Amino acid sequence: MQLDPSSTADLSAQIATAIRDAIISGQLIVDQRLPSEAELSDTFNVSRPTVREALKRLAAQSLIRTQRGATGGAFVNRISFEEAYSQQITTSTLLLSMNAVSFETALEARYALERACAPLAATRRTADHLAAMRAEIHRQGQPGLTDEAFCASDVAFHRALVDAAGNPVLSYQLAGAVEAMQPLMNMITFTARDRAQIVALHGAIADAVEQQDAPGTRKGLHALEEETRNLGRDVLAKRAARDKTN
Amino acid sequence: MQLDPSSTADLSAQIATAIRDAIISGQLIVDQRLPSEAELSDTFNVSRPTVREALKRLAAQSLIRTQRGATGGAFVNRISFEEAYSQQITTSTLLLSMNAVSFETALEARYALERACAPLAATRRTADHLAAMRAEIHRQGQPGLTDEAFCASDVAFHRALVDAAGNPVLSYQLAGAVEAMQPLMNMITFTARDRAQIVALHGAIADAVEQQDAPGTRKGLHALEEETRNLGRDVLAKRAARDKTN
DNA sequence: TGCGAAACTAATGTCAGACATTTAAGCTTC
DNA sequence: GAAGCTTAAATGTCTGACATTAGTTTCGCA
Repeated sequence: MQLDPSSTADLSAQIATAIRDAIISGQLIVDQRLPSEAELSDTFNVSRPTVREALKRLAAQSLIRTQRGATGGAFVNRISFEEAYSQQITTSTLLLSMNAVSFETALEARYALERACAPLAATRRTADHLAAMRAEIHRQGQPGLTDEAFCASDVAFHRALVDAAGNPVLSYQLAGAVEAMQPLMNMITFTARDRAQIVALHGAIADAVEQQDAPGTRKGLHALEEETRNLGRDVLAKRAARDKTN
Repeated sequence: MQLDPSSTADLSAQIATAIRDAIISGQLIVDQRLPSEAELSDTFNVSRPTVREALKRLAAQSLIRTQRGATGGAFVNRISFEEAYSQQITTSTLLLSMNAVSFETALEARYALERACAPLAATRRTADHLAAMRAEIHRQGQPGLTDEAFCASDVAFHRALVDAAGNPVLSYQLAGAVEAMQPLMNMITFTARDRAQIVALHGAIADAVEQQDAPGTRKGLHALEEETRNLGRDVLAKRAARDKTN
């Protein structure tokens, strides 16, 4: 591991890159201990604070973890799916909000991906997945639920559907698409009629999954996408009209 | 922004979380300047190195950028799709390699997602996308190409297909699934016959996309998935046999 | 001899203060 | 008015120290 002396970037960034490359290339393997901060500062000819900044960068990406104490140090971290999920959700959410991605674009992406899970979900769903979906449907039908709670339950329903596909890679990739929609969905005010319609569509999807009916699941998702798109369109139209009068 | 005194976590981690929350919640908006390091260390009652470690954590996630000089400082960064792509690819690649995800699982996820793009790609593809796909197909047919270069070109072909869907959110989500497969694909040795078959399938897919034939595109991807799965299975079987004799 | 407590040690976590470097803005001079 | 100089404010880096944590070893006592 060595640095490029011609680079103008921060030393801590260069060091972080060097170590990251070593991890990616397999020179450093999972659970292996990195040299101590003092040793690293010797190796790279920089001070300990600089090394520490580099290590914090890597820790922020869950590439390493640190332990204090006599046998402590920095260790290459095995990135778990759980950690990767939450990182992905944060990034996706910010990506959408900061780049003013339209409701339509996000919706299209989300349902395109979700329909990709449909055949697998219909084939592999277990009783647990079905129970989770039914539980969320039940919750969504309860009166007095806030719009935010309704959206959160909607997300939980869809996550259960995705997880039913039984492919952790798929679940990981979709976590971002599904969860990042939530802030956009939260802009919508759901009437009782809207909710009833969505609950009915969720029910139809759950039925199709239970019967291992892949085309039916796809159709249900299509219908739900249409319904949601119309809701979003209405909200945007009303907002535009209001902005015009003001 | 305040810290929880009861927390046992690193101060720099707590500070990073506090600032991150402020960004996510919208208290800090894009391009807004954070207080200087000296001011932050006053606010949080910590030293400047500790503040700096916190800022480096945020910088590692592209949440902030820093500028030196008189009007410099840390600014809330607008996460671009480009940055998010590369982060996602790194995370996905490590996730797969560190968790020993099987070739079959990754392959299934990748093609399920890619087929989700097929209808959109067939509808919206531009001349540029078609040209990119054709160029990669041509490259794949050239003799003397290393297996690695062949895989890289394969990835480029699939990225062009995904981008043809014209949905940046979709492209972002799929970047991980497509690129993370490359290390797994690199384990395969492609015979001339294998390559010819793959090139033919790529050609069929490009034709279907050109003719805006969505079902044809899906079928082509299905065939390609089958072909790739068989190749992977062969490699694994041979490897298992070899390991047995040794 | 066995075991518990105390001391030791090596590592990360935090702090204080200093200097180096960069960059923009203001000032000065021609 | 424009070019160059000066200044100021910020980040980048270094040195050295102390605090805290958690294994490890050692010592003393029953």
